[in-house]
Amino acid sequence: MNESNIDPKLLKPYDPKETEDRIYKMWEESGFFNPDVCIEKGMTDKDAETFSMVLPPPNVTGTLHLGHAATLTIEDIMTRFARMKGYKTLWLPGTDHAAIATQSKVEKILEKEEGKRKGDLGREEFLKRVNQFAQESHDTIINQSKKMGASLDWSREAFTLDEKRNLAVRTAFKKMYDDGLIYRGHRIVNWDPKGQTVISDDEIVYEERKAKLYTFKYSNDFPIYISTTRPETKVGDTAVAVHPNDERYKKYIGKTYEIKDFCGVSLNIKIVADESVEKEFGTGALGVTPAHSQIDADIATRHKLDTKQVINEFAKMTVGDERILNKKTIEAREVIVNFLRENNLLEKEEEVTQNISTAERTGGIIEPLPKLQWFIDVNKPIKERDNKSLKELMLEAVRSKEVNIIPNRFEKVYYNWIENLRDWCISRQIWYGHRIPVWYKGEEIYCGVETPNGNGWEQDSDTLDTWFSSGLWTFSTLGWPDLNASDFKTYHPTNMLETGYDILFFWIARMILMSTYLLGEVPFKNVYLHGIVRDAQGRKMSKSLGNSLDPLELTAKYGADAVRMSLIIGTGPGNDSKMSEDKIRAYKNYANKLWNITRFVLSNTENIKNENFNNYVDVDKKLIDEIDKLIIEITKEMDEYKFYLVGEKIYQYTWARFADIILEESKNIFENGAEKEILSRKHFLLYTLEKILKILHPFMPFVTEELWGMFLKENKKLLMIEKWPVSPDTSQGEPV
RNA sequence: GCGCGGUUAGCUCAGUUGGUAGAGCAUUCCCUUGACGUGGGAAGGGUCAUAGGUUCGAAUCCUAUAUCGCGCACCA
Repeated sequence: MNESNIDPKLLKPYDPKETEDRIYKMWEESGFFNPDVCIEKGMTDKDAETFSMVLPPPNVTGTLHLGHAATLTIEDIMTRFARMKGYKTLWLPGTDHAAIATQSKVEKILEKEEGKRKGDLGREEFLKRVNQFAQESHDTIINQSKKMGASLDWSREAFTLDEKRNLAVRTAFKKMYDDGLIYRGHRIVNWDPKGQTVISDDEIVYEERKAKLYTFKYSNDFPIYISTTRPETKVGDTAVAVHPNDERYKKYIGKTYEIKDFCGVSLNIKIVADESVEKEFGTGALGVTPAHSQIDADIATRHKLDTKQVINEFAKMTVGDERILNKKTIEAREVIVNFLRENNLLEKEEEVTQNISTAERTGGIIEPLPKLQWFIDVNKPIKERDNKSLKELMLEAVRSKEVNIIPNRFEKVYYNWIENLRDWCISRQIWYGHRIPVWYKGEEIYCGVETPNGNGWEQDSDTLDTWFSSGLWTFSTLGWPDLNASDFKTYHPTNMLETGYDILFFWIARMILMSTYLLGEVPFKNVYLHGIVRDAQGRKMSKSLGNSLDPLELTAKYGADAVRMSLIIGTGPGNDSKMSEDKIRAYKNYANKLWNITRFVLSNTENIKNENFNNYVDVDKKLIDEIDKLIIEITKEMDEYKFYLVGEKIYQYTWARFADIILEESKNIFENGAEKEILSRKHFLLYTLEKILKILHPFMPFVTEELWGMFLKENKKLLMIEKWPVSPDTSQGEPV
């Protein structure tokens, strides 16, 4: 067989290592990741429909993991598909400063490598270090994203903490402040003693632990037993609450008891009746600690009780004598339990399991404390938005189907979250982040986009929750607050937001909040949620378990195309998936199979020009009909985001049908067939291989682009901007 | 407590509007001057968690149960 015109590379097995970086560079240099270039060079019609999507910005806390790789793959498939359909296609990259996560990471490194704390450096010097770390992480992340083949428009790259995004943040804050949606309030907040900052309700992670439930009374002449798992907080009690209908305690309601010595602290306990108390729980009586429990604070407000703070920001006691003063809460607990035992006040102790609140990023045990913080009011009616509250705006966006969530079972989860939503605490006592745009001078307070004029103004030292800036992401990246920015006008609302279901509340909900409030429109029309990538045993991948697979290692070993396929196939939206190297290996073999299929087809069709050919014999007509039908089916499934099905189907077709059956038959035809049959078959092979490469391109962009380059020498266009194939009898797209 | 998801071949999972089950890996046997051994051909292996129901027909729809996992709430 004469293979003289075949690219010599084809004679060896497919080598992703030699191929991928070269191909990516070619794509980048073509400029076609940027929709403006596609229009300029006539590849995309300037009036074409748009497809826009932002990449969920990875945290600049280190390196990418397989979850990121899955995100990049799914979104790249969407993007490449849209681009091939001729849409004005923008996939916009960026990174997230991830305030607490990044700061605590740098703090750890500083401690480990230099034995220093951030206070030793001071705010300015510490921030320098964080920025340096963030820059390094950023570079790693960008490099990794390119290795995955992501066709992101790097010319539009953004950072959640850069100048433009800071302007967006200040603008948004100022408007919310003026509308009375942002307020400063003294409330019980979630204090993280480890991270030394307040966190929002959503940043709490509950951990189930064994605890002791102690039943006791404050003193021998106190009439009621109460139960608690935290005896040390009881020095801050100012009341005991009972249910108003509880016959056992009715006679005590309204009375006040003075306890002179409760482990060195004097208490003044009023008995109050409150509907929120459950008669069946414990003794049916609840010791009220207004400073260290949200629920108790609510009861205290209803009954105008005193609030007495007894624990500080370091989780140490601030009252009592040497037995407990300045002791850690856990130590003080022992002391007080002993005190109860010694004074015969302890009736019983029982083992219970309880959920304890920990901080998502630092793991610190949350200490509820009363503090002055900034909040976003989610219930206040907004004039400009038909007197709807933020909660209502968020609900409406999804209820009305303006935002379509895939899979739609997450709508219920979303509604449930909103129903339980309380005001969002947005201030953080950390240094890395957007500084709150509020200044103080004596009693005066100023909130503005720009620094106030005049001397003596001091800016609030707190920074904003990282999700505040992330919430603006779909439009802060497109030029907002400049409403005339052409990107903003062209690409917002975005078409798709693809991310893991684990940040539905953190991010999706906050984007809907910000966008519906600030712009009066939804941030995106579709949300596609993917699951968590787990290891072969189904465990979450984590550094501590040492079971995380490094995407870079995997792509180096098997090729990015193989990694991409293995992340897509067998994974429906919203479902967790399991990853194993076996699976990746299978798709590495597939890339090579495709390589050899192309070699066979090209070496058998050397003098054939793939022009319009109409002399197909009946057998081949049927085969063409088959592949055309498959393409129609596949296109429909692509439009429905069923990539896992398409990937599997095209895999099955190329291997089990095209290679195993059709190519084998072709050998016979080429040897024994009539000239007409041979000619027909040769054209069919070219016709079909071309379609296969196109359909497979969003999934396996590298190997398909490489083969495309060898496929038709006279064809100078890159596969990435070829038109998606549709069968000749449909009206859309380019007839073949 | 409220809600959601899973349960299909040894393992990991597909199965689109209901039409008597599929893939990858693993296992067994055969094939080597073949486009490809990163391959080809063949085989074994499933009462689709259980019990009812709807239907001519159910892995698929409905009800209940079991079991595993997840989210939210509670957590004195």
